[in-house]
Amino acid sequence: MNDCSYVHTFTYGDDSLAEIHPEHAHIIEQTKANMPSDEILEKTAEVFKVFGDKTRIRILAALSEGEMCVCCLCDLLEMSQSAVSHQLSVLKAARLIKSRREGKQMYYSLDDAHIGAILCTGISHVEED
Amino acid sequence: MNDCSYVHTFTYGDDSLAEIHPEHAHIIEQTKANMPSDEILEKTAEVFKVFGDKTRIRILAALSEGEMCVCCLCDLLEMSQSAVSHQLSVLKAARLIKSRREGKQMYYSLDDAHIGAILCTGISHVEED
DNA sequence: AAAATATATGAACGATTGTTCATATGTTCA
DNA sequence: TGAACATATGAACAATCGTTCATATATTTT
Repeated sequence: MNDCSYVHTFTYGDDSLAEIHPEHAHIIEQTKANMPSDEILEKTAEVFKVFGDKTRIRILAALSEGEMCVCCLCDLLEMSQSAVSHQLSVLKAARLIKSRREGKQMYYSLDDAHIGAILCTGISHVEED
Repeated sequence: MNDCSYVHTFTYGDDSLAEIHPEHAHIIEQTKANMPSDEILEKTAEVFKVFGDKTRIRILAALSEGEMCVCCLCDLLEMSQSAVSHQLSVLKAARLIKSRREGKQMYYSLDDAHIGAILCTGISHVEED
């Protein structure tokens, strides 16, 4: 068991507890107050989950060069049309990409400037080793 | 089947193919040339995969306010010590956080400025709705 | 209208993941 | 040294995920 979790009960009358980590309670309360809501954090995790797959990252990296149709992506990634299309629908549902139709073809592109920025920072983090 | 993937064979003698999407081949080749290597993209996906979990995002959000010990995180997140510790080890293995020991306690903090930036941009993307 | 083309989608299956439970390791204090 | 405390870790199990295969939908062409 871990008594540290009871520090925030503010038992200042009891020296044996109060003296150990009197500042932890403040840190916990303050951090809790400054953090985004659980709902926001959950949605953020869902967004990153979509970034967290090699196929989808490759698609995003390709689209960051400009819009592209499904068949080009299949060719570029050397993957089946079905696999690519499934991942495109995941990316679209998460609003990381958007689409437009031109005749028989669908053209996909990054939804938003944030997407390129997140991708770019992630790549920079990996490259700096 | 999807003939679009054969456009880049440059069959300019065959009008029926060459006229459909003569520019696709260039787009594919140029995109391929500009994209980061598959190895970089795979590593990038692995990094985002680590961001893609609610518990880990909550830990990162907490640590972006400053370093914190394991017991404080357990209290803050209202989760078991084991669950938190397991996720801390995942975050550490991916070098998203670093640790230092002070007596019996381990203090964790964000590893790098990129981590806070990625988290922050992700949250911004979610909040702008 | 029928055939061809481009893309989307449901079912299924193996692979990966996050938690819990039990226990091990490392540090301090008496 | 032994007890208490703080954290780490292995095994296991349910749940989630990404691909393949088969098929459906939408658009254009003949």
